[in-house]
Amino acid sequence: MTAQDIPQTDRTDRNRVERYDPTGIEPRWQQRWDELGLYRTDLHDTSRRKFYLLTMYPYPSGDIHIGHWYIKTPTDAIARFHRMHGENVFLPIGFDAFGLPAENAAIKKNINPRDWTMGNIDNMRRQLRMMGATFDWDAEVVTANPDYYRWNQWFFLQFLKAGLAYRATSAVDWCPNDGTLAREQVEGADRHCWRCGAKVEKRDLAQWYLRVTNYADELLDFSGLDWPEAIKTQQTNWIGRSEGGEIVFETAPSGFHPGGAELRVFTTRPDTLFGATFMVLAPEHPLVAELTAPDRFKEVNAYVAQAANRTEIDRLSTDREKTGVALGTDAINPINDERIPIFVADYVLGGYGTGAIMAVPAHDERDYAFANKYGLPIRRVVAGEAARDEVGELDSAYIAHSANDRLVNSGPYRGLPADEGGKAIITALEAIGKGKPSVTFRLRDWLISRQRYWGTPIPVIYCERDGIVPVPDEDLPVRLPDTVDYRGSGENPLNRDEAFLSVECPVCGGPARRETDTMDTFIDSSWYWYRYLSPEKAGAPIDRELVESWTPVDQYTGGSEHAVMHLLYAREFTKMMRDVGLIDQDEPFKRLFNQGQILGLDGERMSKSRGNVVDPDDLVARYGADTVRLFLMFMGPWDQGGPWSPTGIGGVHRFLNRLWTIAVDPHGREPGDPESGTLPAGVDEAAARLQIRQAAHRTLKGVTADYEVFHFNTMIAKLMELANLLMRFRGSVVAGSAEWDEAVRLSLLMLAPAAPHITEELWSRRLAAGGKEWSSIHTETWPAVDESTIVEATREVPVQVNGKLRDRLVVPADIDPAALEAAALASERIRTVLAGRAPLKVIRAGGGRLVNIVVRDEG
RNA sequence: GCCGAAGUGGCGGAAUGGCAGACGCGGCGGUCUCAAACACCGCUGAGGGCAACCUCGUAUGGGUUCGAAUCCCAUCUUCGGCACCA
Repeated sequence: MTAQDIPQTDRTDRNRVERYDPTGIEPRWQQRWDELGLYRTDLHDTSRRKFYLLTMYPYPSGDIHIGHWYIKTPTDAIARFHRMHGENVFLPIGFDAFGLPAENAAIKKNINPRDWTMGNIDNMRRQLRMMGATFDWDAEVVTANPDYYRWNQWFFLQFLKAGLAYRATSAVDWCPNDGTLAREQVEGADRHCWRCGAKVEKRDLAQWYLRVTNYADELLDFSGLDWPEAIKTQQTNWIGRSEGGEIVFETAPSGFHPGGAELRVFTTRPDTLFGATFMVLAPEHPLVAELTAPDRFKEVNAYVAQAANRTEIDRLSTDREKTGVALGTDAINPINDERIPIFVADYVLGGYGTGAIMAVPAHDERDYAFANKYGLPIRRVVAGEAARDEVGELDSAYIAHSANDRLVNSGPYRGLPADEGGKAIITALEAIGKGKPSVTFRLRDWLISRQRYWGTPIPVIYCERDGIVPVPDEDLPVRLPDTVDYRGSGENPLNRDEAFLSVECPVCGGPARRETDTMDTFIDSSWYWYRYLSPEKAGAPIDRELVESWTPVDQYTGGSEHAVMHLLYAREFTKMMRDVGLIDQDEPFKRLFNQGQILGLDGERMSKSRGNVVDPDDLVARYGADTVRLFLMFMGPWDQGGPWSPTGIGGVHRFLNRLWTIAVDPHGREPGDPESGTLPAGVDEAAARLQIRQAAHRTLKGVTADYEVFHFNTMIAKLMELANLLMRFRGSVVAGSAEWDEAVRLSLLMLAPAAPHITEELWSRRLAAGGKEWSSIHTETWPAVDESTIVEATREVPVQVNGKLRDRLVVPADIDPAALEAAALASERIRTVLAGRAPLKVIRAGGGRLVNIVVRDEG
């Protein structure tokens, strides 16, 4: 058929056909899905394979912004894809409803934090529904509700009983807004609060901790977890396991002290023990006062006091000058009985290792700097091959460690390889009770007390007679009082709420006071995915049977900013729940995916204060939710994120328009295209039909693979290619053929997870046109690839000479190697390039996918 | 400083040992329209040539290979994490 054959009257008036109007379609289908309860998961259905898909629940700050869409809509596509594979998918949603912003708003606007939070949640529910996402709202969890937070309290009491929760007084990190902070929640060299950015101070306070360091070794084991390497590395570094030895030094007797006090040090380099020329205690070390000579008391006290205040002032830089003060007491090196002076210096940290070090200035940069400043001896004790015999005692340089170093200046250990020598030294010390192999971690116990109102009250009572008394289980929950009196200050209003504070001691019945600190809100997010499975369970935190059948979570999606906070706490909490007998699993999330972050137009993190937040409502109003969803998936790889730029959204919208046109108006002509309605030159009807069928199935194969690995951008690109091909054939003899129809059907099914509304609309029209009863496209089964159609009769083979592309041959698909080689050498173009040179070698790569002819290069 | 990720057209990106730049944006040209919008069609890495084509080209320098954006070594840059951890 040619252009002349088509009567001009057939030319379509574009306005005759109904156009794609997402604003009309989308709310209608959302309502329909809701009414049908399409996404309510029957948790007790064991006939199908379960798939627990979890996405990080949002903090109800008030608005869903484009960043939320970037996490949630591809997650929804994953859920729909799995449903189409017959799995019983559970995709719950909830709100991380406790936290400081609610209190700030309350103080500023004089509204109750609960009212503020619940109002925001209402708005966010509405916005989340606009995505057309398949959340199971029946399972919703709101952590600020007493039926949730009472279980935080109950867990705490279980942990207390098991010795996993404890109270201790020490110097803690304290944020003027958030109250005390866990170690992970202090960020940067300037030590600011993770949430509000305020500078963190040190305070001596009695606080509640969870003993997560019990799990340090276990947390390093990621076997069986499909997590991004970057997160595993970050957690591993955070946990910071160091292997070495503990060595006991004793103090030498002096005029004011009998000596014999034990000073334990941790070192990763026991091989350098002979190079220890002094010793350093942290300012917080308990023996500082005892070991200070009377004539040095004043100076040492001043230094310790100044160190305590220093934290917020100038701990800014790692290259800050080292300072310290001598105590006036010596320690005795257990390996050679040498006397070395003891210093106090703030470059040694109280909370790490034993809070004391042996200083080896020749082999440690910090010790070297300190020794240099105070004129202390420097003795080199390990050396490489060349330097070994020339090493003097007082070599003044710091020498980095290298693999084949050997010990020098080390008495009987001289000549041993460093690693071996270190082990030998520890063994020798162990024999005399002065040392042992030892492992130290950087990880600290989790400080969970916060001096805030809007959180879970810690269920403890302080009685003058009975001390710390846990609230009895039957008195849970300890409710937050609803009326809050801030008096314009940021101070915890619970501190002056007599009705809350004053309580009878559960033991003696006498007057007692309640704990007014509340829990870190990261407690809330440490078990919410278990609660999703048991939302109505009143008598227990979790439905154990459902938890065992549905968890661990199959796939977790969310940002990587919580690498060493939420994602680490969740693992720790799971292990604690296991150890008090609540669950029977070691890890919460089998597979983790971190999507990238969408930045503002200015390349900065989106935030209200920067004024660079992109509001999806406007985009949805203009293009529809499907376009916004697709555009976010099409922008680039999901794990990459990047600055927001709306310039490409029109292209995605045009694609949906084309799909609409192909589906509702296959026979229409494009008046703007003179070739419209004709087949391309050299393509007959049979070839066109075959081409369509092959393209559809090849696309299906690629799209299926892309969904499986979350490559949504290339998935959409492939569907665009297919749509472009169909568009080329629109109005021609093959439009509306069986092959065309199959290609449209497959396109809709393939796109259904990503763009659920337009595909549902077009699907329902197909069913109606075929006189069939309506059923949702989202209950369809994912189509199967017909491999036989993908096999082509001929294929194109690139031919290279010396690795440079010189020709492309079209050959029968099943051509044998010899014939392919002959065909390549026979090519006119190749013969010209060869110019008579004989091939040295002919390489047929990838089963004949490519031919490379190797010849001697001329010149 | 240490740890991790990444550098490809004007832009977002594709290709992870075999045809670099799929798909999309932007740009240029065109069709449709009274016109505009919408839509559709074609071209679009750089340089050379009337052309068929040729040369160069994936941060930089080297290497491995018949063949490298892809693997190895070194360097530079950007982004993320850590912050004196003995």
